[in-house]
Amino acid sequence: MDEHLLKINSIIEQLDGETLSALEAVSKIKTYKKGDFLLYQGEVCRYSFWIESGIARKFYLNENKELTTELLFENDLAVAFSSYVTQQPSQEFIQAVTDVRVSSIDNSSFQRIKGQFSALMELDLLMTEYYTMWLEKRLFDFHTLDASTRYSQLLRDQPNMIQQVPLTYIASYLGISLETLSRIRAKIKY
Amino acid sequence: MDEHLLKINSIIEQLDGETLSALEAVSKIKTYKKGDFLLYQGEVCRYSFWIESGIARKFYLNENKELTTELLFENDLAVAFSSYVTQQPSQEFIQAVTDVRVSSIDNSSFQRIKGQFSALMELDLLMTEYYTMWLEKRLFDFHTLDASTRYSQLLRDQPNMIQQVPLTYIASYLGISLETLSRIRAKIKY
DNA sequence: CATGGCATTTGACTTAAGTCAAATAATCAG
DNA sequence: CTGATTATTTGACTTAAGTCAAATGCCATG
Repeated sequence: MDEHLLKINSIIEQLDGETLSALEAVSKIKTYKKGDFLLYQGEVCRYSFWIESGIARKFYLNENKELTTELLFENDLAVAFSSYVTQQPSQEFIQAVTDVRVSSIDNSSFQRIKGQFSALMELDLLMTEYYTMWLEKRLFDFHTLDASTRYSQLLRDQPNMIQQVPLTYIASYLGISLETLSRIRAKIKY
Repeated sequence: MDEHLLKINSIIEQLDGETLSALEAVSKIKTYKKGDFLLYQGEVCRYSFWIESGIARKFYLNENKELTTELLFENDLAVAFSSYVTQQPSQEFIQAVTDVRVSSIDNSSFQRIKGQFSALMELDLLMTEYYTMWLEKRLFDFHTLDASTRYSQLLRDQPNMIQQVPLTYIASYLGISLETLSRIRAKIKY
């Protein structure tokens, strides 16, 4: 899976000048303050947001509770996937966890240049594949690991995340209540 | 999401003769008997299996329990996604639930012709997108719905599935124990 | 048409995690 | 600094679903 990231990077590095300038032409830098929304539920996700700096999260509401589906850092791509692909209203919100700086690309523009520059089509596929494998792993983990193990793994794999993101978001990202997370942490702390 | 299927179909219908014959050249019909394995855990998923007839399932083992991740019917595509994409050993098995007839395409051949016929690249992307949206929905359902509601939805959306597939598989597909499923069914039956 | 082998159901009990409420701890604006 | 707001922890209790064991139903075949 990490090799997949290398593959993506190598394609990006090998993009020819023409493709790059086409990309730049449709990209726009935007900034958001902590707490701002990049996308609201019910809105169509017309942009993909490439995070230049800061942290963002995707979440949805279920019975007045927020469920964080993804936490995004520098060089991650923030999109409400289904909405972006179908151009139907999004179930998910995208919100800035810290101040955030993104490079955003409008969907229709990207569709257009994707047809002209085949490297972009390939890139789109590779990035979608990466997200899909990430989703598969997430589903797998929810089925096979208990709350405590999921937390330990996160601690091991993304130790930075726990420091930079409030526990409420971590808890809902792990699919557990804040209280349960707190208890897990109490046990694990030596 | 259903419109996405239409899009996929329309692309397939519009494939030009050259592309089609390239596809046919790399496709091979295979048949499996009920219970046979199309793919074993630990094996690399070198083929994608387009189901012509019959039912297949994907599952993995966790603590000696099978967890069914997907049930596949006519015109579905059976692949152990992560393994297929990375060409690394698969966590998942693919097994024939009934006698099955598939059209299989070898990964490396497909990669090759994908580079030559851009419609295939697009098709690959669209089908991956479809699977990704399906996965997102599955994850969403696991988080927001209890076992009973998940079953009712399945009953509503794929009533045929319940008739044609043993309850053990249905239960593990729903992420619940066989006993729980049985109790849910006892309640729902009027 | 009996019988052994699956598939499904039922019962009794356990458990991981949730909920609601309250207590601390940390942070931040004035 | 200091009070207020927000974040985290702790406690007591509930609950959905799991587990283990046993009973029943359902065929398929010899």
